[in-house]
Amino acid sequence: MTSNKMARSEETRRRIYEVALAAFREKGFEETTMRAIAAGAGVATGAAYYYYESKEAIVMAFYAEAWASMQEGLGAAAEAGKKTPLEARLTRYVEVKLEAFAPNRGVLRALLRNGADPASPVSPFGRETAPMREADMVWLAKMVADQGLPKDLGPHVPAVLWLYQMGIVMFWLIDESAGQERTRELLRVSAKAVTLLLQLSKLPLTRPIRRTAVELIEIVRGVA
Amino acid sequence: MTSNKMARSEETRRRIYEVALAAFREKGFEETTMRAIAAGAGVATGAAYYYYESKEAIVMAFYAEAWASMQEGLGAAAEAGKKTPLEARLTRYVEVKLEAFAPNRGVLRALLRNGADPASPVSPFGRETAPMREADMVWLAKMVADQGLPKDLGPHVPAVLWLYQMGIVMFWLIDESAGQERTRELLRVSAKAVTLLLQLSKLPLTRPIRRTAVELIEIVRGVA
DNA sequence: GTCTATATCGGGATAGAC
DNA sequence: GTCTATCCCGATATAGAC
Repeated sequence: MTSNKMARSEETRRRIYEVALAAFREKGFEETTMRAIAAGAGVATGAAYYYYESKEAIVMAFYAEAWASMQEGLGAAAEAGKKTPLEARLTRYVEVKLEAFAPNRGVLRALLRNGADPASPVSPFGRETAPMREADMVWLAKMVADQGLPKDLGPHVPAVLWLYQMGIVMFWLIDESAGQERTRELLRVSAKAVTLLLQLSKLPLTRPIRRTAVELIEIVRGVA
Repeated sequence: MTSNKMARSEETRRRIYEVALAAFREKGFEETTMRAIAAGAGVATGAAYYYYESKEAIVMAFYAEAWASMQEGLGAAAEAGKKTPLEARLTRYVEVKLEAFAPNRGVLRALLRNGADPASPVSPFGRETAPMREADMVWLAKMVADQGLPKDLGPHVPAVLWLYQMGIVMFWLIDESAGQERTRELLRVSAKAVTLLLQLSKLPLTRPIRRTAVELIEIVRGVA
């Protein structure tokens, strides 16, 4: 009985979710009303709010689901054989993310509105998304584990790479070029630049500038 | 008479403006209602809309005022005598901004929420704020005009510096350290790093990496 | 030109009955 | 767990006072 009830409840939740995503895709986030979502799912407005405390929470649910679905791909990218260069692994990592998000790119744009405010629960920098962020960084740490990075910079690299990939994703969200062609270009060039900088950071010659970079990173991370 | 009327009209406009800013500071932008603003200013809701066609318009008025108040200081910082090192000029430029914003840091924090979305009128990256952004870049262009920067990088430097100073301002907004001490630290170290990188970019040795940097900049700027 | 008062609309969100 | 009824908000519109 309990499982029956739960199953029916989950089914209602799912129906609301599917209707909402379809509507977001078709008419956009702003233009889709909770009334229309509820009506489309065959429930009252209040019922929709029973399952999702806000319209943005539905988008957040999609974000979490997409994130879960991409873990396998992220792991494969991060832990690709040692013969795969870091640049290729990093590029693949970001591609996996974009591919998982792609069907609902327009939907995710709704999250941009609160994207910069760490106080917002739905911000990629916010409290609610912390577990996903940390899991991301575990993959990224594995990705660079074999790179022999300097002791001072090494511990910060996963966080820096996380910020890097988040930057690419945000760029992709606002990228209006056909098929987001510019984002591919940006990913190609920037992945090369990032891996080059990481290699350069290992040279004794670059130690002074590396120390400045580490200092900057530590100031910035101290706030977050 | 006309001046009398205008004076009274301006006084009402001003009262609405002040009440709105105080409310934004205290309760945030979203949570402040036009009804409350009007009531606080002792006018009917319609009167508030008579002076400001939307809640965002009040924010735009605030931007315009803050922007105007800092122009003199920005110009002085940017065009300081040639004996003033670039690092000092850049630092001073950002300090002028922070000092001008300081009394309304709370207001800007309330707006940070919408800051990341270029589609939002109140976003520093949006269409509505373009004139101010471009004026900023004119100052920054003057600041580096005498630096003999490479031909390929030079034209992009004002935009890069604009993004840099915007980053510092945003960091300052979310900086909870006492007196925003961390921001001062960040400004000190980052201004040194930025100017160092600009000097390095003039060395023939750095040409290959500079070309990659220019390529990245051009991809990113192409979207905006 | 500067407002007041009031009505209206659509949309997000909530309270409380069932 | 679900629905009905309701609230509040931003925004617009209107009629008219001063």
